[in-house]
Amino acid sequence: MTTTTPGRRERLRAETVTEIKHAARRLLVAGGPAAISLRAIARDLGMTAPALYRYFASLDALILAIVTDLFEDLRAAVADAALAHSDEEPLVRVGHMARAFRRWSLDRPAEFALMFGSPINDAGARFGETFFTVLGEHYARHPFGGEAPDLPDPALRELFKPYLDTFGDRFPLPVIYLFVAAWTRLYGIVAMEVFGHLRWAMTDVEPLFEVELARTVSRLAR
Amino acid sequence: MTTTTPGRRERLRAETVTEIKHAARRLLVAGGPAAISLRAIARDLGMTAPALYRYFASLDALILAIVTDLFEDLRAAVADAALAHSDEEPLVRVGHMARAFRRWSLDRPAEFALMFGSPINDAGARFGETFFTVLGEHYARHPFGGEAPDLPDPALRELFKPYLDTFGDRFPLPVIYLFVAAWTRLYGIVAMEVFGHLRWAMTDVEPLFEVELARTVSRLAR
DNA sequence: CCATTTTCGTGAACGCCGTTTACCCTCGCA
DNA sequence: TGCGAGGGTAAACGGCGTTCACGAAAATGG
Repeated sequence: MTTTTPGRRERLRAETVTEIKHAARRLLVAGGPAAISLRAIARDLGMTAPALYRYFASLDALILAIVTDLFEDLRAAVADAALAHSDEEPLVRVGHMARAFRRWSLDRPAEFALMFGSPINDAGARFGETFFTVLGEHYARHPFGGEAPDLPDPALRELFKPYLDTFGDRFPLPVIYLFVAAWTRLYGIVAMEVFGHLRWAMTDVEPLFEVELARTVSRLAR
Repeated sequence: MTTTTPGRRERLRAETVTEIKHAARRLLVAGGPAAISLRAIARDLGMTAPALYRYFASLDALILAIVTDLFEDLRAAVADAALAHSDEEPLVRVGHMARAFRRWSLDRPAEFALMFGSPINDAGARFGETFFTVLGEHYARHPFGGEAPDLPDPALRELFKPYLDTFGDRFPLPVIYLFVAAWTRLYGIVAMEVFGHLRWAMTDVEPLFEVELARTVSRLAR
């Protein structure tokens, strides 16, 4: 006497989809991005590989879905860090968000490699949104008084056209510039640490990270 | 009447090795890191796949060899940039080297992804050596007078143990710190540009790169 | 100069992989 | 109650890395 709620079929389908994704993430963690295979997932779920095509159009489509989920995970982790310090100054909160980004990435090197190690995703924008929200609070309290980089305003407007088209001009252009610059620094140090590209030089990247973070955040405060 | 010079066999063998590598690089450029396959290489060379095992122990060994070659290519490109401006101030030359790194990487996105997009190589050290040489000239003329980051000297010495073990203490520890920090910034902005992770924000990364480079180099000058 | 050993290649095979196709069973619904 | 759609299977194709047995050809040395 199964309850014939409208959408029971859809519920089972959604459960199978998440099971597939979970199996894929297990494979990802265990063996890196290249270890994700439809046949291995099917084995995990007690199915055959062609059955997965009822849920995803191809392996690439599945991986794209996983990358999207991972960006949402990361965004949530960073947003949680902001929420956990909601009584602090906005720029202090940004620091905690950056640390959350680093921690999340170090704990998930395989996922990080899948997300950032190759040219796929456009989900980076949605991720930046999280930082923009907190930065907005700072500039609402302390209007931007710094100086622009050595670029005239029209050139900057042309330069940031993709950003302006998506987010509008919520911030002064120099602020966007500073944010992107800060984001590249944060990415650089975290990616090099996650990929082990600094092990030839240092044992622990955290002190470097903290000093650079402090410098970068203070630059945002101008 | 083939000249039986000692090492004729070795010469043919070396030629085959470079042919294999060249075919692999063609596949890499055409289809990315995942497109490198022994069977495709063998087809290109008019051989069968098992024959390649006379030259490389496995596909991974071949890829490792290619990565090593690529780092040497990159190192040479950067060293050339330094040589082409040998009459300039050392820190100006470092700027040209950084631009050469960016240009080389943007022109070879597939190679860049293979080298830096996943945790393999230890060749980064040899690559950093190139920068150290030019930096050494600067600090020979202008002894370091800046301030250390907020870390006591013993802690820094412990932190940079891997570097010290390989390169010795040619530079004051704060200089090493500044170099690694500069390297993470350079890597961050170039990697994000190569991987397209900034396209959601800006059309052209070069202005950002130039401003950040100027700031980073001036920091090295303290 | 001939015999021997080393080197370099092939072809077949194994077990992976993504993907397509034809088919079948079993729900959910009219 | 009948039926159509959804969700599964088995078989097959081509591609992959890798191993193995085997043969030809070239270098070696007595």
